[in-house]
Amino acid sequence: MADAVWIERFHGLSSLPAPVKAQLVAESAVIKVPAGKTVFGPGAVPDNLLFLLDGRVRVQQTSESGRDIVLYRVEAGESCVLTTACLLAHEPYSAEGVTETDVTAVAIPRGAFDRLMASSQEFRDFVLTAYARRITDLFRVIDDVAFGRIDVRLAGRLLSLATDGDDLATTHQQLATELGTAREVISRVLHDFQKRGFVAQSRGKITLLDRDQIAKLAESA
Amino acid sequence: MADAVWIERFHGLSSLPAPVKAQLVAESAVIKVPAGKTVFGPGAVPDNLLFLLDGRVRVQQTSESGRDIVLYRVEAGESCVLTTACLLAHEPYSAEGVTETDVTAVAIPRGAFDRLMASSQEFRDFVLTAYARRITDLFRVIDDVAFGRIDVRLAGRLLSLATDGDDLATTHQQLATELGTAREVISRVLHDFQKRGFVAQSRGKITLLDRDQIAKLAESA
DNA sequence: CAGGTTAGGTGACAATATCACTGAAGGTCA
DNA sequence: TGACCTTCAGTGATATTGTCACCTAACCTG
Repeated sequence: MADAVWIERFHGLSSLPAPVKAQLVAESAVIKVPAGKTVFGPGAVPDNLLFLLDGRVRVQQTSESGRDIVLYRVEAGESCVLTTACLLAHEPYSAEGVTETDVTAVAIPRGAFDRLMASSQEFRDFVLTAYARRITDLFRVIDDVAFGRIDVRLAGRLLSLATDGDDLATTHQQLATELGTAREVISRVLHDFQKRGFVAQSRGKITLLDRDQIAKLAESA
Repeated sequence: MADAVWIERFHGLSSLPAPVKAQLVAESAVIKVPAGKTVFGPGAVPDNLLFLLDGRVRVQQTSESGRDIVLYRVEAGESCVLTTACLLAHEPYSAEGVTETDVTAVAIPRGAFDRLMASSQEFRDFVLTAYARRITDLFRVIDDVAFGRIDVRLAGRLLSLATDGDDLATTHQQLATELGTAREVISRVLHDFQKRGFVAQSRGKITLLDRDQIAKLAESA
């Protein structure tokens, strides 16, 4: 049944011509992936375009020195276009995608993707818009990493990670990966946040105590 | 006459079906821009896809604090796809493109772009490949900024900027913009390079004295 | 050549990263 | 239960990079 309705989830796709819709649904497979799996990366190359129906995928990069940085997240209703472009172009690709939750996705094979690009203005717009969003994400990352203060960035990230409730199950190392910095730096900044009453900490858990103050700090870009 | 031959310049495009080629050439305009002009940016929004026939465009981003960083360069034979995607998607777009040399380009209007995307597998591949290249460029920038040492990055940039000859007409401030750092930092690193015999400096000019040593430093990623 | 403008140098200090540890919290299993 | 192990977090010392303030030198213009 997901087959029958998933198109409605995606902006633009619902206006596809009926025969195109039918063909697309016929050629696509709905797949499920548990949380914590690497869905693509150096070595694990999909040749499908993935559309997320449910869940979230974190895309991150590992440097030669072994340190990580989170590039962006793909949410339900979005697609993994960047990776796909790199794969189609046979460019060496150093990023990897990891499911953060259980994920349900539609996999569109290369051939169906091509036919859709050829036949549907709406599909082309959808794909290009998806590209644009990712690219602006990347521009933002570059700006933050090059010019942002680490305490400001951490404040912002804590807020965006704690969407349901004020508790956050994460380690200092994971937060360091979020921002592309070192664990010790996160430890020190969080210690400071704690002293200022912004957060409480216990092993593997951070509780936001004063979202207003944290938001205020995050704004002082 | 450029109209007649420019398609041959672009990988993939020469294999377009003849009628598509003819239409594309008919709808496109060859434009010339002198060096040093801002061809797009916040406020100056083109709605054409640009293909560079000759010259080079530098794409850079300005942060809120007023500091700049170079994101990538578009060379002859390449296209400005990223910007186009952002523009098509009406995303706020903070980067700007500046011609570094006199530039000759083909401007493809939105309508012709759409028709080409619909009709030609080769054109789609061309566009997606261009995307992939830019994206890997951006990934590289993120990696460098987040984890790279400034002396290593500067060494690499000096080499890639000094393509014809060992002389480089640039200021410390311009090099700082290349790497997204501060002028003082460049001054100090270059002073160190000078002491080590890597380069000679005079006002507005840097001469590479020992490319081997510079390359060796640049490799120590 | 006087005066203005831009490029570059430098000291002091702040912020962030790295290194080398330390201890603390939680799990496992005899 | 307690010994052991693994992961997580804290911290001092030091290196690198960024910021601020101010200075001097080179070039331009009239």
